[in-house]
Amino acid sequence: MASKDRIQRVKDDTRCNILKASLEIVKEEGWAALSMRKIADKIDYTAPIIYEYFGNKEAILQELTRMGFVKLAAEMETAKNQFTDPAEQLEAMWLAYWKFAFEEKETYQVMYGVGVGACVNNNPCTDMRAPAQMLLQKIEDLVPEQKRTKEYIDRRYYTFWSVVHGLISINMTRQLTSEEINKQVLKDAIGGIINAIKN
Amino acid sequence: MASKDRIQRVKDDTRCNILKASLEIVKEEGWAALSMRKIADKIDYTAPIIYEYFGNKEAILQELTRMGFVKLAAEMETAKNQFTDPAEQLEAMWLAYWKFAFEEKETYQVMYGVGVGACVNNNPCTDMRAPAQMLLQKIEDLVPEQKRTKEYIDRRYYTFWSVVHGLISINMTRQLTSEEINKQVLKDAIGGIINAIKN
DNA sequence: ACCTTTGTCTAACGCTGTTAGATTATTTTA
DNA sequence: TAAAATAATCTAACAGCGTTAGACAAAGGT
Repeated sequence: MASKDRIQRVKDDTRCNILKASLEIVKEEGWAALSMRKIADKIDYTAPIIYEYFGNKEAILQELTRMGFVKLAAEMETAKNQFTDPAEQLEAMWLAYWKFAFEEKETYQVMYGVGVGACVNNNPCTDMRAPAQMLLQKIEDLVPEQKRTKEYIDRRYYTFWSVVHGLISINMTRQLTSEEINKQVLKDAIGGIINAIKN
Repeated sequence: MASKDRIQRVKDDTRCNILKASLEIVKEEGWAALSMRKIADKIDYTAPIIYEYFGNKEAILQELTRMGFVKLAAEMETAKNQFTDPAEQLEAMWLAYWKFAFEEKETYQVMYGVGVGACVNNNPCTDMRAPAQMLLQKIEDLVPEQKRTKEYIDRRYYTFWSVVHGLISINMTRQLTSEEINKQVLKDAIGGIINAIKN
């Protein structure tokens, strides 16, 4: 029966609609306002239906998180591919990370638990590791051979990540800070660390 | 009537007990588990009593946040006073900041909204600015006179803050990262930035 | 002793996530 | 096509949440 396929397609569709509706609500009213009943309203169902597609509310957040990491990895990939010089590639990847954080603000928030009481990354699947993996790889390309140990690369990665994520989360929770200072700090930090790595 | 004083003292006492009970609950079960009824249970009252002391739940978080900033500032002050060299003082202050973040983990979380859906800093009172003020002052002492503009100092401050806060919040939301790498990244970053400032 | 003020509690409202059971619609079988 | 089985969806409810209104009791002042 081909109808099985059609039914499955409809099911996938509402599953997707649940995720889409959730993200819409969050973008309009913030994470605190997201509720099962509101999601159900938006897809013209009642709340219990959602449990046919997701075990609980946390599972929805988890899936949005996973999708966020996939999208982030993709955007970092295309940013990387616009350059050939490894240093330029690394910088482009971090700038893409920065851009993603503000263009997909709510997604970034749940991915890294900034200003939202969730951050369900206790079971970090492969998708969630992809961005880190890409950055670690490119850093490895940049460090001189004699220093190329796992610990050294890790240390460099965490330094990058800390300053970028720190700046992002400071911007998200406090509204101050001029756009000017942000870009300056970001460029300075990325440039500085890349220089430190190469030597 | 001296009884007025006694009554006021008792009132202050339960106000303090509410805050203390809240922090206990949060330290035992996390921010998500904090509820008005649970607080009331712990101080042997019913929930509505709390509203005699705090306008709402958010006001409790706000007060805990304020107290956190006061304590942080105090610990940074004593750390600073153990040195005379400005560079050493600045480093000591950041290390005190780091220490505070993990010794008072839950307080830090609500102060900066890491992994908790609150972060009520839309009305930043004087107490909340104290730590930043101290750091900005010490950075100003360190930058050469010809560069001593507000923007430059701000930029340096945000660079510091980003890397330290970023490393802290990464540690709080993900459990990975060895203690070793943390200390290394922290020391590297602080030392590096201080050097950059002095020249 | 009365009246007023203050402290405290009970009961309720509307919201939340989640589950069980009934109900309707669809598909399969006879 | 009629009956039986399965799937889809809903209603109602539970326990918990923040918060408020109103009742009740204790204390104070007169």
